[in-house]
Amino acid sequence: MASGAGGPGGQSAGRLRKVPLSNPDRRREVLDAVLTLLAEVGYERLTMDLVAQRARASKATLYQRWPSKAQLVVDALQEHQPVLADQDTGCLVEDVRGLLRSWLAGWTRYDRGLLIALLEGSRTDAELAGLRRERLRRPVRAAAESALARARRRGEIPAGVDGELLLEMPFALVLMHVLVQEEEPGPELIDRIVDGALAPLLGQSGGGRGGRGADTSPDRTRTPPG
Amino acid sequence: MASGAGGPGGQSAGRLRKVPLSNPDRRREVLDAVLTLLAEVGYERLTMDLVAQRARASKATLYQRWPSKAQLVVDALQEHQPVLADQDTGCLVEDVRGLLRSWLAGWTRYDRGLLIALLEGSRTDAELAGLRRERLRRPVRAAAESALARARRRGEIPAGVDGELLLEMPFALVLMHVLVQEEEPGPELIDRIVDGALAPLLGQSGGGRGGRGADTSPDRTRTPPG
Amino acid sequence: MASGAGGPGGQSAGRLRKVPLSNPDRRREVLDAVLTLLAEVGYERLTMDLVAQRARASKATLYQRWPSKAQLVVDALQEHQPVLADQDTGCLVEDVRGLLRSWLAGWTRYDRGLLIALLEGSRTDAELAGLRRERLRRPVRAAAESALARARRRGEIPAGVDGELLLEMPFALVLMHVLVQEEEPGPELIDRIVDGALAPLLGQSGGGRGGRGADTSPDRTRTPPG
Amino acid sequence: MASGAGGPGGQSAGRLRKVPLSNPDRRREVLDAVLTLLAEVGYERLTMDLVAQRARASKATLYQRWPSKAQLVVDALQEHQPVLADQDTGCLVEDVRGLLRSWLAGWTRYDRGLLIALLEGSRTDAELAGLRRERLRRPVRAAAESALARARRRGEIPAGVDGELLLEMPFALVLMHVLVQEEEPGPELIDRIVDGALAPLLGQSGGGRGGRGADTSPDRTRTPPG
DNA sequence: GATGAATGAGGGTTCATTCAT
DNA sequence: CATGAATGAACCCTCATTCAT
Repeated sequence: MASGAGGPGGQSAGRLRKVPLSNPDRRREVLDAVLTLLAEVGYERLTMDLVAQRARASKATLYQRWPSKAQLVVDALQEHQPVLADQDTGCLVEDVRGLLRSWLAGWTRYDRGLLIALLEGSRTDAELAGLRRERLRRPVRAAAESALARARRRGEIPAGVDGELLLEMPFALVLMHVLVQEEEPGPELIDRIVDGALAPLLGQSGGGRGGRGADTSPDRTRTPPG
Repeated sequence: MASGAGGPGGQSAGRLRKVPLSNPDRRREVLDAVLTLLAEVGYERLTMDLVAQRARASKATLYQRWPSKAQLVVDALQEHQPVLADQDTGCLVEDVRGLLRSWLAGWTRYDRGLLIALLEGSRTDAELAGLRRERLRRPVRAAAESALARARRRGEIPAGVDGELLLEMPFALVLMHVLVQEEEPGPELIDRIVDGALAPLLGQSGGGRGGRGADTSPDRTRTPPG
Repeated sequence: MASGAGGPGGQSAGRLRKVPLSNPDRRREVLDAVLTLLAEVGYERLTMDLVAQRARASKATLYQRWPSKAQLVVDALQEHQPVLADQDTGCLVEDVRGLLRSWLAGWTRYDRGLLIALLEGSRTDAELAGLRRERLRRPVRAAAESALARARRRGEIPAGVDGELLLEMPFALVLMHVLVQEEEPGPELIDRIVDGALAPLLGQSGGGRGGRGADTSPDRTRTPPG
Repeated sequence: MASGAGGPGGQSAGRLRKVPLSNPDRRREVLDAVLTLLAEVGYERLTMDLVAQRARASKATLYQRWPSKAQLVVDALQEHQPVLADQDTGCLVEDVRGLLRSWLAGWTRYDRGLLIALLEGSRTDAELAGLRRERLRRPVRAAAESALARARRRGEIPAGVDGELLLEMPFALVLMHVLVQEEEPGPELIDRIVDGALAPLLGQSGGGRGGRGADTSPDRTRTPPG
């Protein structure tokens, strides 16, 4: 995924065939280099020289395809949209667990850095700002618009509970753990959130595993949707 | 509140007297300029020239007090730690409402920018990284270590609820609204979170803003597990 | 007149047929694009990309016909030589008026720019330098070598008058007005020069516009020398 | 006047004392470098690197004093304004001869290049365009507003002669010779113009020296104003 | 102790020119 | 033959940092 010697050709000694940027694979290669660098050094410290070097292209070549650094970054991030798989499991708790799992499944080791880069770049570039809202809201929106609707139809949302916040909560917790604690988000975190916070909110004691000091019910046999 | 462009201090005519940086007020003035700029343009785009200009000092003077830009920023952020007022109201819901309120009370119009600046600068500067963890965890830690302990003593945490997540949740939601939606966090958001998510989690239906211990509506349809 | 942005040639729908550069019309089209751009932006700021775009050709194609930017420009300018119509009207004043008129007749709205481009490019390219001398001297030379000769034969040049300067003068004045004052040279300027400066020099009071051999007013107060 | 080793310090080996740009001599040194380069390569090809090298300064230093290349050039040209010494000799012909002489006295070997640079740069920079009009019109204006006025009072301008063109003519001829013929303008050219074109226009046969084929009067004892 | 000034090392972007198809 | 694509070398401008006063 990263660049380095892992590019096409295999041999690190030099690229014999110049693959044009019109080639989709080559294009993806460049955008991958951008993403890697974005994650590593952020938006401001990402230089075109760096990209050119990683992608084994010349700066002028990059500028032939993208009009500016900002556009290049926007393009790279746009091709890296997370996908949420929304499945109806008949139960909101499991629906959300599935959403979170599919969200984090596409999560690579550099997504934390990308998140910060996106926040950082949004300040300078209006298009990135739009992308940020789009990208970071999408998971919640997607969840709210279908999973939440189904849950409401089933009468799963207790009175007095703010449905929107209910759905935002798991994503917010993941985000915070990732941004603040530098945690790699994994399935345990998801289960902690789903069982230890979401399920109880819905009035299900749901066999949470994480409740510190709270005893957990033994039957934690959550059958995952997959 | 910060320095800004206008002459701070009271005499509008402009201070010609060169106040040395050893003077604590002068020092604070400089650090305030740094904070304002951090919030406005972020870490990377904060230049020493900008700071010097805002603080009406020369760059060389700044370098006499601080060895580098990174250290200057670290110093500035260190003096801007949020304060959480933890009061025992006898009820976790209200304890948390108080915590959030006191947290946001110290929140200035530029804290959103500072948050991003902190995330951004953490990447380059190890000291900032430490600061970030410290600053962003502190609210939760403070809450967890005292309010949560009290709640546990009172038996307020239902079985199956992850106490730590319980306390993290409100902060995570605020953070997400602020970072992603560019929302100005206000008391309504706090009440929504406390009443619409925290209280129900504790088995209390949220009784509207400020309603301490409002009794729960009967149709809470708590479907038991299994 | 030149190519411009609109589809030249008549079919507005756009020419899809690739006309080779060996075709004289296509060649002229390219050179016209060069002239237009030269006039608009000058020599240094004329880029091959710009030419290619205006001429709807690719840069590589241009380089197949012309070895360098300099040569392309030289070629373009060489095809744009001004034509002077020298007619014997029997009187130097009117001969010169005719010369100037024919000179300015071929003057397009972009000749001022071309003039500067020529001066500018001469510095870099030796061939352009030669072209400049050629192009800018030609009007005067042409005038001097025929009209002046005729005038001498007729005895129109008064003693003490430098014949060469006499002929240069109108052109120099036009040039200066164009280059310095950014004036669009028109017939009024010509008449002013011819009647207000040239005719008196020849001992004829200028008889107004076009007045061929208008008789001189009696109070010409020609103070004789000494 | 040029740069190279002729700068301060004499020794080419290196500048031991860094003279600040606030020093007027150092400043003039830089501006002289700019003028020399402008004359040599023109406006577009003048690079800040080149200036820095010639002036033995760093680019950043230049940018501390001047906000842009355009401003630097404007500044350099503004300090190079020609001076016209207008003296009342009691006779327009000699007044003009004096004006031209004083004009060309300040003329250095690189003024021709500067002229072109000014024309060239005017296209890009609005301030330079203003400077151009100012600089190139000033000689004529100065002459017209005082020498011409005096001449009119004395009744030296024959009827039918356009006074403005009369005064423009010598300057236009010099300009043309300089720009087109790459001639170094000297006193002979001035005398040719004054005696062979200006004087006759005023109805004085004026002992011209240049009239080709026209015999010159022997008493060419023009007493110069000095 | 405060400052005006200087600067090496980039940073984004462009250009004339060359390949490969 | 025409062209899409690639690129080394600049070019204008900026920044963190260091001197000399």
